[in-house]
Amino acid sequence: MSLFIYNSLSRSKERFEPLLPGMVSMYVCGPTVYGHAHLGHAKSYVSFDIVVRWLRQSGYRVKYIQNITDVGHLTDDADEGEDKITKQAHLEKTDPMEIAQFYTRSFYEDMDRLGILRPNIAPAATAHIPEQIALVERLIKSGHAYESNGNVYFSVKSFNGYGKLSGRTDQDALQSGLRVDVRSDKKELSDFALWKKADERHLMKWNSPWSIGYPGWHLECSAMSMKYLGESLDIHGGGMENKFPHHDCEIAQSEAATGKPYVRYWMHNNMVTINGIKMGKSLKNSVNLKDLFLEIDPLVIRFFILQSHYRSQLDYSETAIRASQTGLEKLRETQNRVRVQKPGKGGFDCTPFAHRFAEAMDDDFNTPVAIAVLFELSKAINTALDSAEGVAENSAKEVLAFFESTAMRTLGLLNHYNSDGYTEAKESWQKLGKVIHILLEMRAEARKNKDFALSDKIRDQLIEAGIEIKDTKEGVSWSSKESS
RNA sequence: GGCGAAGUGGCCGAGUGGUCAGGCAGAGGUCUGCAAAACCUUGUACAGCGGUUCGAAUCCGCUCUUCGCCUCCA
Repeated sequence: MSLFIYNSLSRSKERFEPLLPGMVSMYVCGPTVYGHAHLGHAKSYVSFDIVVRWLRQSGYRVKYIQNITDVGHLTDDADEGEDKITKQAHLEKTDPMEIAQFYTRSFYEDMDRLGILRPNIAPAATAHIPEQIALVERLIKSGHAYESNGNVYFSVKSFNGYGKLSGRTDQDALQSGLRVDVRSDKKELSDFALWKKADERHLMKWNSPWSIGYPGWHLECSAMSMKYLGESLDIHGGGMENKFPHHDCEIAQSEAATGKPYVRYWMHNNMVTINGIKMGKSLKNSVNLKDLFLEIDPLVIRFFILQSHYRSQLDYSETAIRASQTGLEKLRETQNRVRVQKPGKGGFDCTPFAHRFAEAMDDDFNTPVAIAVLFELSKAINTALDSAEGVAENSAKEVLAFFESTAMRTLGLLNHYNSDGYTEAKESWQKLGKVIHILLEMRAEARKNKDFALSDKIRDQLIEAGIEIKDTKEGVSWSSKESS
């Protein structure tokens, strides 16, 4: 069995083979930190978290880079427009660095709650200005870029194949009907900025050979990905809306500089929509994660996202999220039930399920199908537990191991402790378990005496405390309800 | 206008030629002191019209509709 990844560049599924055996270099476009993260960020970073997790589960050593864009990109690519981070700094009456730091922390808070593993390196654009300048110099030297009035532009005509990712290869057609703005310093309209001269009011600016200014908005990803991963990377991911111009520009400037293929597998996740319309900050329809977490368990959101494919649009609605909540509940119940089961005699074979799970993940990370396999296993093991023979201890352990490797390690569901926090959490969990056990024994006693008033009171008050109990064939099971 | 996706049962959402996706919701049943859970049973789905084929949700053509990108965006 081998992994197939849909490569946006070739528009087809390709067998995945990293450049170096056993090692995967991976770069994903990170957020611009000028506001709290929304559901769209969640979809993107959950999607690539799955990629990283599955590659690691498959035995690869993955070096995962995700940048933080903390230099304000302009609101457009022309010579005018505002720097978004500076704009936010004005709004909040502080300076850009504080904005960037504040929203970076906010971003990781939210991503942590979604069970997203932190990248190995999270380089900030402002910390890599020298690398960006060096790349620009390299491009000027090789004739792919030109300086003009303190600005530096990439000459699109100098690079054969510009637009090959998005399919926008005919630059003359793109420009037809447009006239080169006489005030622009560009030679061609489709040329894009590598370095911009800053005006007086600009707060974030650096020295360079051309002017006191700031880097163009495509430059950081090329500079930082190549610094940490080399001139050819295995996987580059990002949102679909970044295919053009961002990723096409990245390809052009990187390949023009190195003469080597920049990225071997391009991956793009699709958008979150609300009522069929793309969610976006500028559209004012974005669902803030911090607000959503007040109502919904973050792992339910993760589950909701994974129930559709990363290349499909995901339409957000209250009812859809609630359906996911109930569904995830069901898987949790099953796992719990297997945990507390009374050993029986029947066997249970996980291997067909494990095969199908791996098959789904190997098929371009088809998480909806992988989750369907979990539900099918859930049904099968429940049926086995309901049967007269029950399930033998060994088999139950296998099922739990299966859940651990699939639902927990690969999909990051059913538990949101990271590896550091896990042991500690486990200990307090065990303590809680002992306390609940005492209460459950008291309740069992009451039930034996047909004192249902008392037994129901214990059950009701436990629910109020966030502990739900169920009388199953195997005895009483309990589970912690998320504070949703 | 150019480039690119997509239209699946009440809702969400997989599926690329022939056997079942899966979840949620609904209906009936089993179990249970009650509750919850679980299990069983239950659905004439594939935008429309043509075509290819022994056979199409799946391939081809046309039509309609929706969405993304072409300014920043996960």
